[in-house]
Amino acid sequence: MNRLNDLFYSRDASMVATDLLGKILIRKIGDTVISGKIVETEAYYGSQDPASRAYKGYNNFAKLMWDRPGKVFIYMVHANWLLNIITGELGEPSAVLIRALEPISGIDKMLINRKMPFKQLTNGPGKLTQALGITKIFNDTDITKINNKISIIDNHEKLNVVSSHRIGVSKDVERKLRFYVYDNNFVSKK
DNA sequence: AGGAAGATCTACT
DNA sequence: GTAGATCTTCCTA
Repeated sequence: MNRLNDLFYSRDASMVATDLLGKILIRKIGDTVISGKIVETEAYYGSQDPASRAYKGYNNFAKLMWDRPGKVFIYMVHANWLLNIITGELGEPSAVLIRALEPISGIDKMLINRKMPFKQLTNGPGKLTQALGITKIFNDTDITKINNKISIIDNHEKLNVVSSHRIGVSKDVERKLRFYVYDNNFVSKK
């Protein structure tokens, strides 16, 4: 149960997206530990990917996409914070969006944060950030570094992974870049 | 300084 | 299944 390192993230985004499924996202707030199993992810690229923030080239807003693998990239869409991890090599834009978690611990706290029923705590990208209290404060931090507030650890588990087209993007690419755990109740959409 | 976009969510029918 | 709310950031003027 070790924290995932740079090597894990320095690979192709769709590979990282696939391998992040089943891993555990941990958030510590004071004495409270909130955690969940990652059950849905999406990969985003650069100039070849019209749905990506990096599509139009380097700019101040999306610059983290070009940063080191393992960096946390957070931004707001429609009043929701979305959590991404930068992947690939330094200077080549790509990232993985964490889209859904299966709650493991800190469920009391998640219920307070979300004011929603159990099944709707973390079954979407904007929901899980709210449940875990993740906001822009983590933007540009490094998730591979020792940091008692947010981390992703390994969890050796065999999973049935399926793929589909990405959700909610206005222009998707031909390739299927969304990955999720088959038959998991916390996946945002079938 | 203002407008529009955006990888969403919720409530409603 | 769809409409309306949401809010931060960037871009243009």
